Amino acid sequence: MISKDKTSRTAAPEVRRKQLIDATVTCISKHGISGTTLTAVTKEAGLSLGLVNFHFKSKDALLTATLNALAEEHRALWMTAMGQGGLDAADKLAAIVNAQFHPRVCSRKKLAVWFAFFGETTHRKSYRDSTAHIDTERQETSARLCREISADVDADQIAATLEGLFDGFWLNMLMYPARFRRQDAAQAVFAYLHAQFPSHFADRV
Amino acid sequence: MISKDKTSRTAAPEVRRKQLIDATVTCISKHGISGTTLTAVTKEAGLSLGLVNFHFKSKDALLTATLNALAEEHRALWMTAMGQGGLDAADKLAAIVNAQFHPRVCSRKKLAVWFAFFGETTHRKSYRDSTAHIDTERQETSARLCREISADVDADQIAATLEGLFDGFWLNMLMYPARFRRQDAAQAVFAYLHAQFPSHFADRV
Amino acid sequence: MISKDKTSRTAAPEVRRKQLIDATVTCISKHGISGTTLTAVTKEAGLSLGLVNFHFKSKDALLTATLNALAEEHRALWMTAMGQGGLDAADKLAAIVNAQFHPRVCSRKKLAVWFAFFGETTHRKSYRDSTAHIDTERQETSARLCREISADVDADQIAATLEGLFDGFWLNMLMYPARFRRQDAAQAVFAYLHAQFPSHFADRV
Amino acid sequence: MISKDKTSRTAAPEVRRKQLIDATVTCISKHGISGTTLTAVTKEAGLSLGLVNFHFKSKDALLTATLNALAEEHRALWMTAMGQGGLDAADKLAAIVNAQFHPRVCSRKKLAVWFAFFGETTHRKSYRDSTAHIDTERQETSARLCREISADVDADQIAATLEGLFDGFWLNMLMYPARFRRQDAAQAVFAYLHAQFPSHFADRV
DNA sequence: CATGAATGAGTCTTCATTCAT
DNA sequence: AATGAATGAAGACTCATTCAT
Repeated sequence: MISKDKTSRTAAPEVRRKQLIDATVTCISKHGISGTTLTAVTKEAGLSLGLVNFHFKSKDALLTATLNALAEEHRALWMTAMGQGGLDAADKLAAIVNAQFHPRVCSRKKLAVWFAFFGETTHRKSYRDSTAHIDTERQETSARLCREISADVDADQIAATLEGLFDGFWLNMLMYPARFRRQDAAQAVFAYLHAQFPSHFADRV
Repeated sequence: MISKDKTSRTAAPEVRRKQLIDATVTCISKHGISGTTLTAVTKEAGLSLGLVNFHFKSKDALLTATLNALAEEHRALWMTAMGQGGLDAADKLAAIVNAQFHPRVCSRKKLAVWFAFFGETTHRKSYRDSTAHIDTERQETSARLCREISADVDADQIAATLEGLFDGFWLNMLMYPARFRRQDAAQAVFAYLHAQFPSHFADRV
Repeated sequence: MISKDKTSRTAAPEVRRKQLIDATVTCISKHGISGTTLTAVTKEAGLSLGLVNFHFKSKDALLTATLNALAEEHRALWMTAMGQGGLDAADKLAAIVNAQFHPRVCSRKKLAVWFAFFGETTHRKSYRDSTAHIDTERQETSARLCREISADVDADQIAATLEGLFDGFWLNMLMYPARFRRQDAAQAVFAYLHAQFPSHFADRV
Repeated sequence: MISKDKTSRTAAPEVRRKQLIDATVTCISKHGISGTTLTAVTKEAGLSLGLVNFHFKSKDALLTATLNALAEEHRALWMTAMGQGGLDAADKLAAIVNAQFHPRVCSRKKLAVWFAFFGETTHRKSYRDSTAHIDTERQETSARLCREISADVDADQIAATLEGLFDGFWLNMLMYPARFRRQDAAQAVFAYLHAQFPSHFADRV
């Protein structure tokens, strides 16, 4: 896409950084991480090649910033939804589930980028750092909510299982979109939760 | 005496192909797909650079062959386990679950390779072809077994959920091995199955 | 004023392209087409290796551009000479002959390059495209001029024979420079023309 | 019992050499010299790769042998035709001309190979050696025959012009077969000779 | 003699990074 | 801040040559 303020030759650093990160997301979703060249990113952003190394220290820094932006966007989504007033624990847990499958986070484009990064995670520890604490925070929050809902469950196992379902459905939605759709995935998660908490989540199944 | 062992200058094509595929698995697990250079693979295998393009048409062919080998190894594992005599439907479903978390398939090394390929799947349709029919076959088998166990369940949803759990636990085992261990993952899956089929899987939880 | 001379780090694209084409001509004349590596070309040009694929899409594009440059240089030579004012048909035909053996076009260096390309022409149709229409144009022009000089000749055969003489003398000048010199070749061609048009070309024999 | 036919695992060296040279001619005509790999040659010949370096010292030796075979075939053709009894000087000269455009020597396939070698001649002196003395011999023979036919001509210029016509028509026949055909080329050469020797070659024009 | 797997130097091409303008 | 030409290291791939069988 072409820069919206094409008239200004200079722009605020934050604006440029966001432009570049958005272009990076698009490029990764189309061509993968190794296929994402700085030339391609800057062309996508409608900017000049040299800008990348001006606003980011290196290509690696751009990729890390992109992953961080993605992770933060996701975190903000469920944190905000959970922070609404008047929600009980089950509602809050449901908010986390729904955020997981929210179109803004769970589009094919975004999923492609997520798994592109996951594929590099093993040998790029820095990528893991971007997601680890956010994942941990969400898992612990889920476990706490489970405990609030009912004291008679293995909250840790449920929270871990939720994490598994989130990522597993994401992957299957990415690879087999015809068989795995957002609605079905969310419904399957609520079916699981309803089985664990028979007096909750009935209306969401 | 002249032997045909690995010290011989020439070897059967199948032997060399396996050597190269094994080295590729090791390289991908260590450095990712883009970091897996032919130089690195051949060095890992103790062979010369030119040999790859002799036994495989291209680097891409090597990668595809590697993914196929991985997929076939996995398929053979659960097919064999399921094919044992005297198993009822629940036993067979359990065999699939256990195969999913079997050390040979579910080592950190193998998981790293799986997700390296998944990360490229979006823009390399050929990779998806290698796994799609195997995944479908497993999911349909699971659904059939669920129907055999009980007619009163949403077998398709359970099978889909199982697929989600398999992949999701795999990813979390890869990224957070301290929090997600093979035993726990299998147990969590059986807990899920026990909730769906209360008169089965009790002893596996 | 901004100087675009060779000492500047960056130069106008056309300047660089010409530099690279000139270096290519030199390399081909010295080492043939298959011996003309990009490393050799860029070293000859005093530029860095990567620059070729920046200014040309590929090595093949560089070679095609080189052939086109050669063909165009040749065409411009006889077109210009023929376009001088006050020339009759025989003078114009003589201009074509003289251009064919002009030092700028007919040096050993250039001839070596021409025949290097001719040697590849059979299996590289694109090379033929570069020369075909120029050759045709020259042959048809010659035929037309022959008809203007005299109506009593087989103008097409003469034009075809001229083409044969041009190329044949070129090849022999390249291979046996001691026996075939520019002056002798031109003179032999004029002797042929004088035999066909007895009342013309007498002073050039 | 050891037989010499193609089914035998071993064959006389001369047979193998000829097989390889023929295959080389075919490969060069199809793919040029740089595209003629030993793998391609041996596949074309239906032989194994290792044989080349057994029967020829190197690829270069194979190419030189191929050029020599071509040159010798050509030489034998006009020498034989010229050696027929009862021929006068003009007949002998005509025999040289006809040999030059004989289908066995002047096929598109052979022409492609000739010019492939000519293209490399500049920087591979060894190739020139293969043709130089044969070309010289033919040119001197032509000159001698011209002198026998008539004392009133510039025999050296005519012989040189003939050489030019031979090579020039060859090249144009290779590049523009539609415009330059064997019959027309031979006829044009005889037209030239008839112009030089008005009382000869009239019936060949 | 014959085979074809193995070797590794050489080539084209890509691309992150630099830097003069 | 911004530009984009220039650089050169690194990687995939080719292929003449070798050599164990």
